[in-house]
Amino acid sequence: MQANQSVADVMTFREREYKCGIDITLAVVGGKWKASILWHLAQGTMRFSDLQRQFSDTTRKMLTQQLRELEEDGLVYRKVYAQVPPKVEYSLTESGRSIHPILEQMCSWGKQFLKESS
Amino acid sequence: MQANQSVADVMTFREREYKCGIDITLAVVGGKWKASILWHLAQGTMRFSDLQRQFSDTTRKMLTQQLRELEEDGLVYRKVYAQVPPKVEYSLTESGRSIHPILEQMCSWGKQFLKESS
DNA sequence: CGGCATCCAATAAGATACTG
DNA sequence: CAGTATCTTATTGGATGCCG
Repeated sequence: MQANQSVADVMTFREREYKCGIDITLAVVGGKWKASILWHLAQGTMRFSDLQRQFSDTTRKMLTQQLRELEEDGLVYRKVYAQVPPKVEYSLTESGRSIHPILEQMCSWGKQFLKESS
Repeated sequence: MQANQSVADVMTFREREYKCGIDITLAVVGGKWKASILWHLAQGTMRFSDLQRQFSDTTRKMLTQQLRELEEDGLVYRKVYAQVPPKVEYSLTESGRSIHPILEQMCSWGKQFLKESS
């Protein structure tokens, strides 16, 4: 891999510039809850209220916000049922599923790291 | 307080609690420059000034700060030469090297993601 | 039920200047 | 050369309340 000298291949994503794919990945899943959301959604489609239960220590607002961004970035699919009371289901898109291997590794690395550093 | 099933294995790192290894990993490499620093250091030992050149768009302060945290977390080794002018070399520890595969995947996922989402 | 708007608190990051 | 100190700004996260 070539140690690219700075400005050569700058990438633009969401109106910001990134010099490396790593930073893009972090921009997508680096939010406080995003990685965990993707992790949980890997189990299958969930309603908003399901997610709320899983993430009982966050607020509706935060969950909504993070889900919106994940949706905008195309990792999560949001299906709204036109009914009262509302029903909204979230699921992973192809892109959302494609990051799962990385999350898996991050999960085990984190645990291992913690074990060794104590 | 409802004991959700997940409360069982809460992990503590740097006085914060994490429910998942993913979040620990993000706590370690999620800083704005940390992942990139680790990525560059994988090329070999570097002096502070080398890193400054690589990260010409950040400040000394930020670089120092991020390096300090990486050092505290045991990912980076800092060797100070007792001389004037000062000479400080940074290199990856075993732990720092162990995260490389993840960074690699993050790098290629990020690029791929960008390609597909445009 | 699911979500938005507003306001506020906590961090993270950056500018700038000084130092051994 | 490789920092530190201080101050300011930007970005995130959170509390709370209203709405269709």
